[in-house]
Amino acid sequence: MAHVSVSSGPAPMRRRDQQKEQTRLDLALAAFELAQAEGLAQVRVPQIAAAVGVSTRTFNNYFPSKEAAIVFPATMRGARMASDLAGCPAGQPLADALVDVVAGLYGPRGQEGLPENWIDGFRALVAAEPSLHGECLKAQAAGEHELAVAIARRTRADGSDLGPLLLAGVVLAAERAAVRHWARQAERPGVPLAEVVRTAVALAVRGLTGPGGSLT
Amino acid sequence: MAHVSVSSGPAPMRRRDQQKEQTRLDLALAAFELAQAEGLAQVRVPQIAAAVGVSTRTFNNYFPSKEAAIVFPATMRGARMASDLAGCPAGQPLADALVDVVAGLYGPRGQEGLPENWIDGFRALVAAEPSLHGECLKAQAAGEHELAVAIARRTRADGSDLGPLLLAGVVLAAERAAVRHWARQAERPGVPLAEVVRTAVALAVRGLTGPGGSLT
DNA sequence: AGAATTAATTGCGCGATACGCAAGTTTCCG
DNA sequence: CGGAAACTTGCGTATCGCGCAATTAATTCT
Repeated sequence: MAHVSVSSGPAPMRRRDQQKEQTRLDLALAAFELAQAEGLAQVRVPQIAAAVGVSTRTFNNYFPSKEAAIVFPATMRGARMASDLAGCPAGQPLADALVDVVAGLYGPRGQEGLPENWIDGFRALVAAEPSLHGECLKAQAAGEHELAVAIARRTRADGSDLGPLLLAGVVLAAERAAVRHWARQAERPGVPLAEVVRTAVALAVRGLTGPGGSLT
Repeated sequence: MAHVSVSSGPAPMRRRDQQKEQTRLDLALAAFELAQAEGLAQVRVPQIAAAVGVSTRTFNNYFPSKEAAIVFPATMRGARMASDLAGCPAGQPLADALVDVVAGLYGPRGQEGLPENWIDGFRALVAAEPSLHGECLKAQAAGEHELAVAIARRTRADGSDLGPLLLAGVVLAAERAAVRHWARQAERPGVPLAEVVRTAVALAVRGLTGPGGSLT
C-alpha cells in the first residue's frame, strides 16, 4: 500500500464498482439506441435488460424507469462541470472559467466515454419524445446543484450563500436558452452550438461577476 | 349582452369550462391536503377522486398522476407571470417590470384562488417528498416558456430570438436560487421571502438589461 | 323551446411497471 | 483460505395510465 495515494479524489474504484458502472452505462446506451430505433413508447424494459444480458429486476436496481436510463449520461455532466471547474487555473476569473467549462462540454472533449456525437442524437431524441422531458429536467437540476457547490468551493463561500446558487442557476439557464435558440434556427451549419452557448453564458454572467457583482 | 366586453383577453369561459376548471382545482387541492396529512406515498388515486366525488377514471382525465395534480397550482404561475407582465405600464423598463412581477408572486396577491399561505405548505411538502421534484421542475419549465413568449411579445422580438429565452431563464433561475437560499436559512422570521427574491432577480437581470445589454 | 350535436363522465379491463422479499452467486478483506 | 458483505435474480403483488364503449349533461341550431 505504498504507491497508492491516501484516498485522494473520487477514485477508490474497486473492480466491482467498475463493473457496476459499466453495466449501468451499458443499460443506458442500450435504452438510448432502442428508443432511437423503435421509439420510446415501443421499447419495453425486459427488452433493454435482455440487450445487456441482465434480468428485468436488475435493470430496476439501476434505474427506476427507462426514461431515467436514457437520460443517465446527461446526469454525468454535473460531475464533469464540477471537476472541470476545479481544474481551471486558480487565477482565472470565475466568469471566464465558467464560460470555458460550459462551452467545453460541447467541444470534442465533451463526450468522452460516449459514442461519437452522442449529444446530437440525444438532443434529437429528447426533442422527439416528450416523455423524456421530465427526466431531462431532473438531470439538469442535479447538475445545477453540483455546479453550485463547486462554485462555492472555489469562491470559499459559505455553502448556504446566495451567490453560488444564483450563479450556477444563471449559467445553466443561459446554456439551456442557447441550446433551445440554436435548435430553433433549423439547420444553420455555419454556427457551431458551442459558440452560441459561449456567448449566451458570457452575456448572462456579466451582471453577476462584473463591477458591483459580489463574486469573482 | 350589453355590459360584457367584446371578447377581450382570455375570458371566453363558458359555464362548462368553469366547472371543469373548478373540479380540476378541487382535485389538485384534495391531493395536496391528503398528501400533507398522510404522506404522498400513502395517498391512493381513488382516495383523491372520492374526496371530490368523481371516479378514478375522471381523475386520470384531468391529471396523469397524483404528483401532477398536487403541483397543478404551481403551473398556473406561468400564465400569471405572463399576464402580470403584460399588465405592467408600457413605459416601465423591462428589468423593473420583471422584478415586480416575480416578487409579486410572493406577496399577498400572489395566492389568489388558493388557501391561505398555500405557498408555504406547498414548499414544505415538495421539500419533504422527493417524488414531487420532477413534476415541480416540469411546472417551472412550462412557466419559463410562457414568460419567454410574454417577454418576446413585450419587446417585439422575434419568437426565436435568444434574448427573451435567455432573460426568462435567468429570471426564473434567480427566483429558484433565492427560494432555495431562503429555505436554507432555517427560520429567519425577519427576512421576508419576497425581498430575497426581489434582490436576487434584480441582481441577475442587471447584466442582461443594463448598458450593453440588448433588451430594454 | 325542442331537437340534434358535441363534449364530459363513468365502468371495465388490459398491459406495464416499481418494488418487497428471500435465495443463490460473486467479490472483497483479513 | 474462510467468513462477510454486496450484487443479482425469480417471483409475487399493488398500483397506475390509458383505450374503448356506453351513459349523461350541456351547447347550439332551427
